[in-house]
Amino acid sequence: MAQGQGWSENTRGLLFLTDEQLRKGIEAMFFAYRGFTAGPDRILAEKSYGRAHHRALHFIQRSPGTTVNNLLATLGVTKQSLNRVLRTLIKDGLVLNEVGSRDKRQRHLTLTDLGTELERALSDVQRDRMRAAYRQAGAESVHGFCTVLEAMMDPELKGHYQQVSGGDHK
Amino acid sequence: MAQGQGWSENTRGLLFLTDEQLRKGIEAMFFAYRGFTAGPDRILAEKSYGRAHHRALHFIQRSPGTTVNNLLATLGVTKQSLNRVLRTLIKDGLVLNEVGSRDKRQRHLTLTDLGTELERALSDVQRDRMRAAYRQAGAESVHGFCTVLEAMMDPELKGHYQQVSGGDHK
DNA sequence: CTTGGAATGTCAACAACACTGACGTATTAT
DNA sequence: ATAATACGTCAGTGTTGTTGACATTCCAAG
Repeated sequence: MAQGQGWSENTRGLLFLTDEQLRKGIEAMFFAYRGFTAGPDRILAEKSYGRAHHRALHFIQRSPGTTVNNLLATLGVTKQSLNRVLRTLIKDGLVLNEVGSRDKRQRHLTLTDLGTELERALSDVQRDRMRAAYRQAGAESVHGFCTVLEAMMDPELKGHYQQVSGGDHK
Repeated sequence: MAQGQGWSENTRGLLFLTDEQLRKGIEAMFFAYRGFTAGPDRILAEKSYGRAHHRALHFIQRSPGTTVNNLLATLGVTKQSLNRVLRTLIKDGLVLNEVGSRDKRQRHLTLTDLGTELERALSDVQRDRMRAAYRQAGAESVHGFCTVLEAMMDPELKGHYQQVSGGDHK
């Protein structure tokens, strides 16, 4: 079913890409991102949270005990914007805010059980969607997908992107 | 450089994916989409337009003479939201709004020269970024990239996604 | 020909989420 | 002691999305 795209046919080895083909890639990103966020958005709307809350929960889950400044750099928003979101998450008991032991100016952020639960629910629907897409596309496509995505990131943002462990090749 | 991701190593043939690997894919989408929109955003900010204007220009360019209802379905927003954007684009002379000849209720939207110019500038930086990512990732990765993206779209949205012509396989 | 519905445009109000700028308060580093 | 860092907050603004209501124009069917 994934035929008719003309990628490999036109690009085998040479990688010659027309503007038209690149436009399709751009459009694919747009539509795919919509599908990608649709599931979590539905759950978030019920609890009157938004995407910003999801992102905060995700990255706190990823690195428990992270500081506000770390999160700020990762998310690429202003502290006022992050603080608005973080305040409600802390007030609602989803996120813990603990004064640092080494540096008491810092606040370490962790998910509570309730926060872990919501983050799990959100990432579950997103992982299901991604797993389905991966299955449909096949293993080789998955590798290519991630390679292109990584190449598309801003170089200075790549540092925030935690590489897959890849433990089996060292 | 694209090694160390553990995709093909773990998934060769079997496509077994851990939650952790799926999480990385989710994160990759987040960071890549940031990079993907960064270029246009800079240009748009100068002209005090936003992403919504870019999306409208893109899809009018893609199908010149499209109607408001078509655009509405493609973009997935309310008519009020689209109209606000469309109004400024028409007022600024980037978009033409012509009464339909067959059905006079419809308005056909096309880009003016000025609109074409801005759309070109916006898609240029985006295509440059995508071309660079493709070059870096290689031809096979490009195919996989598009296959996964397409599989990730909502089924009902896939109709709006214009397949690549693929003229060389018919 | 009248009536219903489709396509479009607009007004008002509201919410999420981003921004800037300014200010305050601990706490650490020099 | 003083400067810089980490964090929080207040106030204002802008873009983009939403609902709900209403008007206009035009096509189509009874």
